[in-house]
Amino acid sequence: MSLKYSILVAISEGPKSGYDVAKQFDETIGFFWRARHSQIYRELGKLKEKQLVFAEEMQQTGKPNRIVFTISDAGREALLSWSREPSQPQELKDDFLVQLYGIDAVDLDALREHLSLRLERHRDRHAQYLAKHKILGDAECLSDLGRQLALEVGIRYENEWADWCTQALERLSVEAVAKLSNVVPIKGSTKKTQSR
Amino acid sequence: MSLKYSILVAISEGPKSGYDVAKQFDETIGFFWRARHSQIYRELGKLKEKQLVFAEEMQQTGKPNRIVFTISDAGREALLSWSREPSQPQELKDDFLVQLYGIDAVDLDALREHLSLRLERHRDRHAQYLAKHKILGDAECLSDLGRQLALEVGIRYENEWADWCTQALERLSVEAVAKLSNVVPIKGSTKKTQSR
DNA sequence: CGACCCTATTCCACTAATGGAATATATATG
DNA sequence: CATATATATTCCATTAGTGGAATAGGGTCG
Repeated sequence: MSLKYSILVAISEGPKSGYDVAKQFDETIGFFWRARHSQIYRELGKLKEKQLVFAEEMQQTGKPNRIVFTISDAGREALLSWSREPSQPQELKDDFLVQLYGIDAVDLDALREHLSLRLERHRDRHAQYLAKHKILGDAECLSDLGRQLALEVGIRYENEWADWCTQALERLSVEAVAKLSNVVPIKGSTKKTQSR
Repeated sequence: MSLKYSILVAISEGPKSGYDVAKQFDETIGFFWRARHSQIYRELGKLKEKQLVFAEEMQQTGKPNRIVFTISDAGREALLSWSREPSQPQELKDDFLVQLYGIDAVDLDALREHLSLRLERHRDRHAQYLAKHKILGDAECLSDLGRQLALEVGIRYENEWADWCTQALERLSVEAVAKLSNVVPIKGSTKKTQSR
């Protein structure tokens, strides 16, 4: 599991508090590995126990003390060996596709509505990734190149989804589906109507 | 959570044992919602308790008795109302992207190797989806259209990933990276070497 | 005949992730 | 002045998912 290492990556850039890490997750790393702050704090505790990070408490008044974490040599080692083990690509896992698969048992109008919602959302996300990508500009150093490439996955991902949604909306439109149904009997199968 | 409904979708096609459902997950539904057999059996138990399915035990000798599940009216209702609630699109969540993001703290050669591995894998998957898609042919009924559309997400997904891997391999090649590093000082920032 | 896969289910220990309540103050916005 | 937002952390109940052991007879392949 990678939350651990995602957090280490964040801290490897420089000392950070749990709050800082959570913020960074919201802004950047979270594009590739979402986590809630409660998860992050818990994980930081474990990292500290395993001495992959050092913790230093900074006195503050008015707010809880700020605990700043710094990566240790062991932590850097852990990151390296993590990066040497092959990781599993993310599997497709989406209710929506299951609903499409079982389209006969499902509310078709609702499906269409959800398609529109998704289309919007994917367009938004696409714009977000694109904006972040633009900031990086021409990638003069390795670090920028890495981030650029990572963002490009996001851009492609959201773009394909948006494109697919558009297509799906057409092919599942009332008119398109009506045409379909009329042709069905060709196959000659005793088509079960789902009435009951 | 949707394992429950994915299983219901499977059973809505006709009575099935846990074993049958597991098989179907391996072959089709699992493309969109992976689950282990242990999960499926557990979930079936819950579905039975909630009376969304009926269970009927078939006597067998030599093997454990086969328990065949049939969807109930309540089960069909549950599917419908599930399909009316909007579902969350899958978030991008991938170690690999985190590694790219933190590329300075990571083993670059290993990264390249893993890229090649992924490329292969995505090409395999792509071929798999494509094969399934071909079988559906021209989608004469709604049900086929749904499945076709679902598979097309898989096709696009794997295709984009494969394409991206190819690009990334080029842009992270030893030569490409060498050129980068030479240009770095332009920005004039005191570039931290990661030596320690 | 041994190795292995197929059918078929149950059970369990474990890890990971969700999601939100609780606590406490400062500053900004309307 | 009320409300919201930002800072900063802790704790916890719950759900979801992993991964494999255990049981047991059947067929297939070399």
